[in-house]
Amino acid sequence: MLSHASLLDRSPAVAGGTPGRCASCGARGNALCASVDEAGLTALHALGRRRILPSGQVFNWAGDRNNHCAMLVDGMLKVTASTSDGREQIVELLFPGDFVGELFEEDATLTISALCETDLCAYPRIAFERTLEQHPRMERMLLHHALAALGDARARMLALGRRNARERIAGFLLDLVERTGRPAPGGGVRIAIPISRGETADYLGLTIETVSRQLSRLKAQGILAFAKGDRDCTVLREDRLHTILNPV
Amino acid sequence: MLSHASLLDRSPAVAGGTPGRCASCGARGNALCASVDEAGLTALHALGRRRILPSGQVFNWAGDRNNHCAMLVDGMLKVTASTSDGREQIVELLFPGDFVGELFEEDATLTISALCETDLCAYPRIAFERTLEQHPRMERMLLHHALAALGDARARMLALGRRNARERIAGFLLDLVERTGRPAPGGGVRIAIPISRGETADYLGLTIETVSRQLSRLKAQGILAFAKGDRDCTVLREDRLHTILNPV
DNA sequence: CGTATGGTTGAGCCTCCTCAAGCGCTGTGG
DNA sequence: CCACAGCGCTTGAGGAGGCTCAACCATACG
Repeated sequence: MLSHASLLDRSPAVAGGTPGRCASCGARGNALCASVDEAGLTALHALGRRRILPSGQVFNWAGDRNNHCAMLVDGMLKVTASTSDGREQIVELLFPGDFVGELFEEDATLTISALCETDLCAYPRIAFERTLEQHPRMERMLLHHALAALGDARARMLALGRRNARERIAGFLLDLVERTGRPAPGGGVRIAIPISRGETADYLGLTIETVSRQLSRLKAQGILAFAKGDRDCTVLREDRLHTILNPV
Repeated sequence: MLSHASLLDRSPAVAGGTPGRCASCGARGNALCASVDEAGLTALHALGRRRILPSGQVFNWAGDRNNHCAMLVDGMLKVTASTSDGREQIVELLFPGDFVGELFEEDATLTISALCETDLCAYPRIAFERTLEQHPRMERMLLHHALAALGDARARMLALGRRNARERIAGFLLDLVERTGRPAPGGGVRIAIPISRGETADYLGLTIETVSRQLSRLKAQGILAFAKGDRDCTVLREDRLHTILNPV
């Protein structure tokens, strides 16, 4: 699953061509890097270090100095905000090709950690920002990324502020269908819930128990099918998920 | 309060100097425009139309074509997301100097409306985006703006997903103190809640009644003082608001 | 085999929502 | 000038949705 980059690939950039590590990078196609010209890619390559983060390990703690950012090559990260007494809210989920980190901030306000073994291309934050200044096309891509993330965050604010548990679960499942759904053999759509019940709860602003109960209820109603405790499931009635999410 | 710009200021840009309308613009100091060079400002000026939005009027409806964006010169806007059955969530409040609109989107997903008489400098969206491409410094400013908005949105997601009513109110009041607080004559900090109870509820993901009750409770506890139904109030015990927001 | 982890399910409770009534202010029309 | 409607806000009573606490099950792992 993970690509076979060494932990510290320092192969020198090849002048005039796509640098070796980048050429073989799994994220080359859909990442920020995709629309960067050769010069920009070479500059990035000189800065970047390939790094593998074991499952559960954190990339950066809220409150620590914000020294690094990265491109996510393979795996998954969660970005969490916390209250002082330890309540957690997953503020974003990161997938291959996504930008990782908080730019232009001295100290990190969010904790970023790996949901599974995760492969990323890490840069010193300051140097990355300087490179950005010299490559307007990269800056433009990042602007697009930031605006997309902002749109996402706003949709989630609506869910967290105004939707009940059932609607949040329906919306979450529909997001998964849209992002990773594949037709199931016997009809319906197969999806894999990429995170645990607890993480789903932290993502949707609910508790583990409520998430579990709502999923069970969807199963009892024949809308969703899954083996007990399983993250692989198939959506049998996508239409009914839509009517749950959009009532009246 | 509002500046006296005509509804349609089409005075031609002055080559080599700050265009007349911009020079006298109240937002010139802290807006996107502030860090744009002469050439960029001239380009923007050629595009912009000064426009006054009466209180309550909408700048753009969710679902409509997304033809315009703007710089907020004076007044206040709210940006709302809605469910299909009419529940509303205020997703952002906009103040003078803020950028208004959704870039790079064919159709608007959010409704933007005026909370009071509001003065803005509106641009055709596509033309604005093209101008952006030619002025990397503007693009950089917008990136900063977008990242700041994203940071805000994430803090609000934590509040909406994980904080109770009392904590949300405390956080809201502390935000106002930080943004607009002025020392009160008899001690404490004077603030003006800039929106109605109903809008506060839509902003915090609560109901009008809960907002009202929580404010009354803070008053009864001597933390906050205000006349019945009044939006002007003084925070008597800022420290206690902090301990409400950050328990344990 | 015992423990740990993740998930499900149940019982009871609490916070916040819903519904309703009432207050004070403003603006309007008779 | 007063009556009245409308709006924003407050306050109360009751109910429901989701949280808390707890028990239990299945699987993985040492």
